[in-house]
Amino acid sequence: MTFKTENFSAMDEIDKKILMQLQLNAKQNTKEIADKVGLSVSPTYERIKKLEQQNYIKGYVALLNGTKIEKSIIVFCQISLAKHSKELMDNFRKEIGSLPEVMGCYHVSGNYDFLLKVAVSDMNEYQKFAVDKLSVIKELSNVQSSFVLEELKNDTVYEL
Amino acid sequence: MTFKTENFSAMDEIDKKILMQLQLNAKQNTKEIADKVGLSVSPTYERIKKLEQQNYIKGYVALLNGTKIEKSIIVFCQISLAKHSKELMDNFRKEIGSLPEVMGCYHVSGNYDFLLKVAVSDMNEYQKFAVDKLSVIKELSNVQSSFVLEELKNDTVYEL
DNA sequence: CTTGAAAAATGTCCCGT
DNA sequence: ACGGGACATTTTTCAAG
Repeated sequence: MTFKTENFSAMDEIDKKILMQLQLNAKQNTKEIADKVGLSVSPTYERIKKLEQQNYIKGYVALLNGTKIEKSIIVFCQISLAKHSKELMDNFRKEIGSLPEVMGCYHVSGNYDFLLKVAVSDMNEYQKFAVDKLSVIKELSNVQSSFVLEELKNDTVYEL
Repeated sequence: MTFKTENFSAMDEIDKKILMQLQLNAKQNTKEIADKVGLSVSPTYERIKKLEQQNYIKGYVALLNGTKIEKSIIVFCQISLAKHSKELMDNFRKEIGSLPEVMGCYHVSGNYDFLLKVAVSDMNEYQKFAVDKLSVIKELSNVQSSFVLEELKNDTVYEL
């Protein structure tokens, strides 16, 4: 009888380099990535497939220019709930998930409960969002909005 | 003499559908996208190239799983500056740009000046970030941290 | 716009080391 | 695991309706 081989294979430095390259530019072909990490095409290809299967990669997407597509207004909303029951949380989760204006939603510790990142095309749209979509959510006790004057950084790249 | 033809070609509904598909999954081939937007491959291909050239698309990237790569701690930092001179702002901009932990930085209106989204692997790393990297920035008058308990939504997809 | 074709580039997989 | 090479798919360009 032998011991089972561990199926748990941790990322090594080469995997990290591959992921970094894919984070920076997913349109690179396997050869380009292979050259940058110092391997040939085959092992690079296999590693990428493995990283995908192991769910290191959520997906491959195109990032759009907010300015070009008329989503120049970004607002952060600090939201406080009146109650904190599980049903309320689940309901809030569901409501937020269905709002396309909401690009980020975080349950946070501190002086308020949720932080929302909202992207809209103009003030009129924001007003409609705040009045018709946000404020209709039950048990919402307080909303404080901060308008973004300038986006200095908006990165999808994690340090590895 | 004739009037010049406008080189300004606005996006139509098909372009929006294409961009939406690319936002959702950039790994789709042209045929798949063509089917979804109701065109054949050739014009779909041409439209994508045109949208890229016209800078509608910032880039194509792989999105990683924060949990799988040991970046489970997300913190939002509300930062107030003591002064608001142009030099100070420019310096702050530069400093922030060089910090890989900072995934988002927004100059905002309201009770504080900047909102930072920071991703780190553990509390020790956060402490090092806060003490060695953030607090050393001159003229920083106040930092208030909100730790993310749960990420309900983190989307790169703009509504179109 | 559509269809279809063709060449070039890439992705994908098998095999020998 | 890696590297090379063969094969499949896709990208990219083009012509004709």
